[in-house]
Amino acid sequence: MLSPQHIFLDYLTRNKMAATEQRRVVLEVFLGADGHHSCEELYLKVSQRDSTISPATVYRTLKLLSDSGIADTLDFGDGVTRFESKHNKHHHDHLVCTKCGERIEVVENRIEELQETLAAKHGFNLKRHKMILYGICSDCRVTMSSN
Amino acid sequence: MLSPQHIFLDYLTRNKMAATEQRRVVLEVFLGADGHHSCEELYLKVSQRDSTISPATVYRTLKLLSDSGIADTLDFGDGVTRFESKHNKHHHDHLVCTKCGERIEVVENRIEELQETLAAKHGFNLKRHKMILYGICSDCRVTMSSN
DNA sequence: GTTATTGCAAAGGCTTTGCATGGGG
DNA sequence: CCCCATGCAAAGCCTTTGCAATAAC
Repeated sequence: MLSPQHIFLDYLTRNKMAATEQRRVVLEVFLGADGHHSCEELYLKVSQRDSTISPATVYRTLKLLSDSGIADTLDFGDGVTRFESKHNKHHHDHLVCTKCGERIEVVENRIEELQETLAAKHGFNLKRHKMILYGICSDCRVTMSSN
Repeated sequence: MLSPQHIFLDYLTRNKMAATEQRRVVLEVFLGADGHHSCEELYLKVSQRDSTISPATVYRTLKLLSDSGIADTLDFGDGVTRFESKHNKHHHDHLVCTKCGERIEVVENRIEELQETLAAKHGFNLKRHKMILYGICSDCRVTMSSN
């Protein structure tokens, strides 16, 4: 499998775009940051490495990462777009505690299979999906009942 | 099962809120509009019935509908929040064609069960979930291959 | 009458964009 | 050298909020 760096360079070349230092920094920061980060969070990390890079460039580059298939965008419904690497790890869905905000990555192969089947039943060729489960984690259930 | 109107009135009373004409109109328009509508779309429909009702009131009331459990909020990732009735119809997920935008409502009970099990396995008490499947519909596959 | 609600317009928060300058191919 | 990319700041977009006027209870 090709490295994200390679994929990104390829993408830039194919689209007659320049491999600038800024884009390299954003990519490296993005790959180094595990989890799901907002544009702003990533901008802050980028700033630490090169404070001259502007928020606009980070936004623009993250869009490129998404377009080139390196990043996935996530929406947890709090008004910010989050970005997550598709190359460091395999696909997973999310389990979110609506009380404390804890997020767990989950996978259930039987669900994935059923999704495929379900889409096919409607004539769809499934490309991807987003599944977020919202609930209350065990810690929060304890806290709530003790109040 | 109680009617949405009843539930809403109850909710208002319990929270010492007033049952105003504006809130009634927004609720009726919301219930009458099938599918998933944005605040703005609903505001336009509300305007037709009473042009003096402001967008702010529609936004505020839709939030109340969501809080009171009558409405579900949806995010298809296009920057607008959509609202959908939970009372006219039962739960369903969405299958979206990324080519033409067609949206189909789907349910797969085995997936629902597995979601429940999956959440429980992580100690979560599942409250709700969002699942969106993205793919290409059969019509679009035909169109694409003929180009 | 008292308190919540409304309409208006302004502010907010995140994201995008126009433009002149600077760097890549 | 030409063109794309950048930084900056301003604009956009959806949504929320402060406030004085108004309506509900």
